[in-house]
Amino acid sequence: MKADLNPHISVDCVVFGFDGNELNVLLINRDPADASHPTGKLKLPGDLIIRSEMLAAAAQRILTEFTGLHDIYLKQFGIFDDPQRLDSSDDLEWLRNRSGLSIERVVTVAYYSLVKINHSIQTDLSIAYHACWYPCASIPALIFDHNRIIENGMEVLRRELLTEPLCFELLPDKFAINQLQRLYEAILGCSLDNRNFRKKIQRLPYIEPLNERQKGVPHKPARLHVFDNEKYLLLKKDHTIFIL
Amino acid sequence: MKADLNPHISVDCVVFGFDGNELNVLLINRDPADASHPTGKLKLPGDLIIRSEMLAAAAQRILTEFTGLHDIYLKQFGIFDDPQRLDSSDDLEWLRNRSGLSIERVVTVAYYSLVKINHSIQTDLSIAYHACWYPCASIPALIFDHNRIIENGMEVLRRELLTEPLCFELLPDKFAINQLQRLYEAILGCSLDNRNFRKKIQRLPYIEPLNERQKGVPHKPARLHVFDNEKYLLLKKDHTIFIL
DNA sequence: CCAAAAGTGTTTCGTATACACCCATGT
DNA sequence: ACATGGGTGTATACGAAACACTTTTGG
Repeated sequence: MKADLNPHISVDCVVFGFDGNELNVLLINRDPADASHPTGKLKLPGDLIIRSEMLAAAAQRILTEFTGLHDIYLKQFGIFDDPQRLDSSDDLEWLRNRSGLSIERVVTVAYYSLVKINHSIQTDLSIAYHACWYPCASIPALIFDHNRIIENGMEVLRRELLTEPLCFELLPDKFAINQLQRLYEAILGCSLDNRNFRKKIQRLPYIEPLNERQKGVPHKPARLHVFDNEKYLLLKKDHTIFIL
Repeated sequence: MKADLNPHISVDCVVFGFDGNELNVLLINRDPADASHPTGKLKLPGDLIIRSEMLAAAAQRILTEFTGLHDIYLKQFGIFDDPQRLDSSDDLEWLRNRSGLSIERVVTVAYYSLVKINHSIQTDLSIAYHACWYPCASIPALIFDHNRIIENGMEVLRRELLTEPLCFELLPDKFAINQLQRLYEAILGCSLDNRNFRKKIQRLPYIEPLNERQKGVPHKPARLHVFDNEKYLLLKKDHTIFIL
């Protein structure tokens, strides 16, 4: 129960992470482990904003609380404003109790964020609320309209992935081209031709090959590459569409 | 001063219209003509939302009040949430007086909308507030952060125009290909090759040529076309990118 | 030597671009 | 007849797509 919350506006974060195989979303328990409600109710990380806080700052705050990370990629992608969105079930009661405020209508601003899954660390809150990664393909039922928020976030991510270099936020700094391809395939839900994919990627001037290879793999180690954001920004005037 | 406003959230509309030559935005006076403030202060059409109103409904309401039109194309494109966005000048005082509410922080949700400029009609409010079209290239200084909102809206429009058939919202139902081209040129700020443009458009299965021509022009009348939204939606799975 | 994934070239086809003149109409 | 914008075709270049085998490493 924080000081000075604004009880009319909240922020919810759809945190995406890629485990090398499929896309995942970070979910937390509605109630901390030791609370009197040991129900399995799940939700997105999110909160009411503080009275004079910027929305993006609120989203960063929440993300840091649950992943330990700073400077996460964040994008506002929607507003969920149905006056009835909180009405069903006992979740509204829960919110009133938790915040200690008289909640009437809460408009929530949704952000998606992209994190390198193995950079995230455990925090007090991530432990207390059992923060866990769930594959996008099998998200359980969540409170309020959080399932719809995730659906919507995935659509936007799929669209924006085609025109912006978002994928590098999800991969390790040094990545193999085939990892990148698997990421695209996971998000777009289709399979791509490996030879054509490599050609396209290697043509991009802002992807730099390193003289360095994977270590400790039980087969031929792949060459590693880095994304050079400086070079990317220089070319950006040309509406560089990225991959199809 | 309306009943039951929510003093924390407002909606502002960037209404675009195309006059056949350049892109325009609808602006209104801050104060009605007969008010005690006959200053020339200008703003976007916008308002605080009603307590249990959907944001899109608020935007429609505002647009109908100022253009007489229903069923306008509307798209939410941003949120302006700086806690200081209202602080400068006397505009905050004005807002407090006008609404009769104790305003602290207002987060505004921005919509852009696209209208056929000559369909819009005069209404009580459009007259009282001197609603007028201003060319995007020469927008005067507006109150609050409304200039930034317009800038931002134009960027989003430019981007989305390339992947969605928005242009037909700005043109008459029956249009000539060259009108369409002038619209693209106006919004993208570049000139396009007429022959290639025609080919591209005529290849699109959802643009139907009519056996009908312009009337009353002092030169060869152009063939008219219509946009078939049904057909467009059927093809949409294919991520149909539109024009470059 | 075997398993597993990395890496490599060529052909074909469609679409993008560049470019200049004649046509139909109203006055 | 003339002024105004409407309408047309071709050649070239580039990028997208389809497609199968060899290489390198660790175990």
